[in-house]
Amino acid sequence: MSESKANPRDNILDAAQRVAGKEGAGNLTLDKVACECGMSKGGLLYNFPNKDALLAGMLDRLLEQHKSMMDSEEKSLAGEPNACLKAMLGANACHEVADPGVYLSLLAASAHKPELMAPVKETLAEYYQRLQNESSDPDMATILWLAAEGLIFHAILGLAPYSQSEKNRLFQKLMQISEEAL
Amino acid sequence: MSESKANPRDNILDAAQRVAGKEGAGNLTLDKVACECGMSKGGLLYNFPNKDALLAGMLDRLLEQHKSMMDSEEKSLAGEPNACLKAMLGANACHEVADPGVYLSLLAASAHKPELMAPVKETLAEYYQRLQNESSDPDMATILWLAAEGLIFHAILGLAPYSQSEKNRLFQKLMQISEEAL
DNA sequence: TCTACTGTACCATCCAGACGGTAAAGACAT
DNA sequence: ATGTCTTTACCGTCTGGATGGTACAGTAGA
Repeated sequence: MSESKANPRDNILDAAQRVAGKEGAGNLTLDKVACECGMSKGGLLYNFPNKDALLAGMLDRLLEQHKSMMDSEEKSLAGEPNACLKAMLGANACHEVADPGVYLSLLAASAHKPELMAPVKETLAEYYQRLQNESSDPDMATILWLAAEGLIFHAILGLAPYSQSEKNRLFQKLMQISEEAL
Repeated sequence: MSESKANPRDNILDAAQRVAGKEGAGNLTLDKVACECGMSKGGLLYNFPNKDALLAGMLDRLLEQHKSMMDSEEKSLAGEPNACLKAMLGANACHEVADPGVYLSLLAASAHKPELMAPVKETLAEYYQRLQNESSDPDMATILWLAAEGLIFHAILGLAPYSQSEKNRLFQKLMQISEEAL
């Protein structure tokens, strides 16, 4: 009972991500999610009482994963200058490489009910504030962070005109500048 | 007969943008658009034969406006170095300021049917290519462009943790760097 | 047996799109 | 100028299908 069967919540969340990727973020339906994770609709609704809860759950997990990734990045950067910026860039890069679909929840939630995005907005505000307070050159730090965000959003919307390897190079370049130019 | 009554297509497109803003990009329905522009559903479908056509029309107008804005920016920048990058930044900034809702069509189309985004993707690819060919430091130019894109996407999703004036300052900063650092 | 969960059947609502109708503005022939 | 025909632009209704959500009966393990 240790292999391949995580807790049902995560199974469902994974399935929802897959559906969002395949059908388009706005066409995520309960039926499709239930089908995708080999569960009945009733079972799905037992775990998430309604669609809003499912979307909120997706966002919540995304935020949590992102946060823990940032924390570990930051720990390994110890007291380096601009550790905060570097950790944020690193978290964005890693997360995106691990599974490009994780960020689809942003699109799905925002399409369905923009209010659900409130926690995301809060988190972003925290990050931004830290960037302002802990960077030697806040404006430049903001710009580098925004560039990383741009990379992510291009990926979410399937608009990226550059290859995966070019994207990785750009992420590295961002890291590099955040050491050199600040 | 000269005032306030533009052609019906543009009226509808404007109404669709408003609806996307109010109800969320994924909740744009033909009924709501028809109601918003004071027209019946039948009338709407006379102008746009189906929903896909409406979304495509929104994207098309966005792309056209953006292109013409870039052209005029570029003309006024004559042969300056990195004119391409500066024009792109300028077009993004101006367009966003003029009406933050214009870009909502990206979200709406992408939620409803990602395939509709193909023309957007093409346009982006052209821009990116030009940036590579016509910039003295392509990587840096790309990063500045991505930062501008990040600003836009934050705005679309209502996630921006900075004020309008801070955003304007950031746009100016981008312009400035594109003169100095390249 | 109790708890935790599954699966089915069903309902009310919403929505895209089809369709038939209509009013007004020409076009054309007489 | 008059009557007929056509086109343009739009309206309002209807329908089939999808969708979110509920109710409930069933089941496996503790």
